[in-house]
Amino acid sequence: MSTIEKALGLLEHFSASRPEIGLTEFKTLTGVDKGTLHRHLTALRNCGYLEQNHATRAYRLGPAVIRLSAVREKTVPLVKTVESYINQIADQVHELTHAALPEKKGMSAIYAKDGGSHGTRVSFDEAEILPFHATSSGIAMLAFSGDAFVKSVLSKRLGRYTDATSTDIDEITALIENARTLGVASANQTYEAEVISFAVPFFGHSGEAMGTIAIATPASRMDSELEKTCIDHLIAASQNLSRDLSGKIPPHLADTWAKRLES
Amino acid sequence: MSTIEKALGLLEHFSASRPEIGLTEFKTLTGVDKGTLHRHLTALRNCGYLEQNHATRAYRLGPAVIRLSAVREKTVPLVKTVESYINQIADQVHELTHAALPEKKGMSAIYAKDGGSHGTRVSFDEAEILPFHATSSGIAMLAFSGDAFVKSVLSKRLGRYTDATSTDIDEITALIENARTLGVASANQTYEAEVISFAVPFFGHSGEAMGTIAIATPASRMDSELEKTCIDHLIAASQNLSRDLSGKIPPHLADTWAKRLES
DNA sequence: AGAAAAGGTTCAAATAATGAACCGGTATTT
DNA sequence: AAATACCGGTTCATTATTTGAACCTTTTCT
Repeated sequence: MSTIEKALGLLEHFSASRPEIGLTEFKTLTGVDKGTLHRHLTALRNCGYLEQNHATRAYRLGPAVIRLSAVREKTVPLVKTVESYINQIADQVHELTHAALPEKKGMSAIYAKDGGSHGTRVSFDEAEILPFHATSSGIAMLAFSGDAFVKSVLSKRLGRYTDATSTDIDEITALIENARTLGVASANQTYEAEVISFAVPFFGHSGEAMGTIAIATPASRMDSELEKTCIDHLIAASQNLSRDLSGKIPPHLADTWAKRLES
Repeated sequence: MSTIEKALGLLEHFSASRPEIGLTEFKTLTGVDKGTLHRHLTALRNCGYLEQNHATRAYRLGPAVIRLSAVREKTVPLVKTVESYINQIADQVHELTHAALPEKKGMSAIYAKDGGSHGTRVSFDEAEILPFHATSSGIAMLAFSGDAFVKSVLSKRLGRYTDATSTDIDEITALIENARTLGVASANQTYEAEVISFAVPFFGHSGEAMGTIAIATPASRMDSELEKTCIDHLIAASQNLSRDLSGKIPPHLADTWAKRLES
């Protein structure tokens, strides 16, 4: 693996719940030698991707990332495009709705709207990473990604978040197959207790899934009627979104979805 | 220079006006060998910092940057803090107002509001870089940064944007000295014709300038009264903003500003 | 004051980065 | 239609950077 990838991999460890990381903490997180870590962190800091808390010397994300995401959004206004569809769903279904993109370790929400309150711009609940194997977004993504990607995800350590989390590769593979067949992924309290969610992929130009949109509800509120409402809205939104992104929905999935919407 | 810094330096070349860059174009921009470039670009792509236009094979910024800036803003809500002050000024002065942070090649606006219309979130006019030596933001930043930084900026090629742009190091040094003495930087059509602007630094915990806030007006509208209004608003906003960021305004500057506001 | 832990530095050994030359596809010119 | 130019991408021996165990310094805790 190149030095560049190793260094950029360090940035993945930052999240809303872990906004600052010290040198030694990095060592325990990554297992990399302190000397190497220090050189990488210093390089990232020199470029503005990190900055240091003067008091604790811990590292946090730096100002350079602000500009990059602004340029990215000007180049490919994905967040803006996604926003309107998520808002529509949340307003009609009155449940937490979000869109997410794949990163190395899981799905990263780019926009979310609560069923009742205001939308939260860029970043889901906590700018947190949603693990692939334990969330509907993750399973939906894997179901419509290349085999190589699925394999690399499943070869990593699979954490257990609730009693219902599957950590067995065969079980997860079955979930993925199921989502591929149904055209929608579901997660029944596999990441957070008392939360049920549904997710579908959306597609970009490449024909592979670009990201997912999902609805999460309290388990107590879910019934077959709400389930159908959620899934219908997700499918319709993905069809529109994929069109806006000049994406190609795989033919067999397009068929599956069309049949679901008819019934 | 480390490989990491070389690779991340490539990302600096992207902007709203140059959103996609091909391999050969990168070669002419940077002078780096094609083989090396290709390896660096591929590494950045593998990490999600770049993605490729399938049709042209040109590179553009990737989805990974979206999450980073979300986490950064959750960690240090700088944009959010800056927003309210910029909005206040723009609403009261009715002129284009913005805040910017330093990057390697110039100031990068993080929020701007037109005197009349809506605010534009993250990114100024064009998510563009404002050169240090030719803008009021740049001069204000240099006037309150360390000597090493100023030296490194002035040792690079200094572009000429209008007839009024200073490209001579001594002239620019004089501008910087002047801004340091007055506590405010001004630029009279040195970057864009018919535009006059004023800028002041704001301060973070470190005691060095963290960024700048600035007002730009059409040259035709500027008179001594508007000038005083602009500068007073900028100084007051920077005092408040620096306080919110638990920043330290250098004592001599605090004095200079206090005197200006009295008169 | 002493111990422990954290951040940071050093330098020989190991490894990855480099770049000139090369390959293959596509668009343009003759 | 053949020749040419251009572009993205690849190869591999040479070269330079990265690596990590040990060491040093500063801060924090007892």
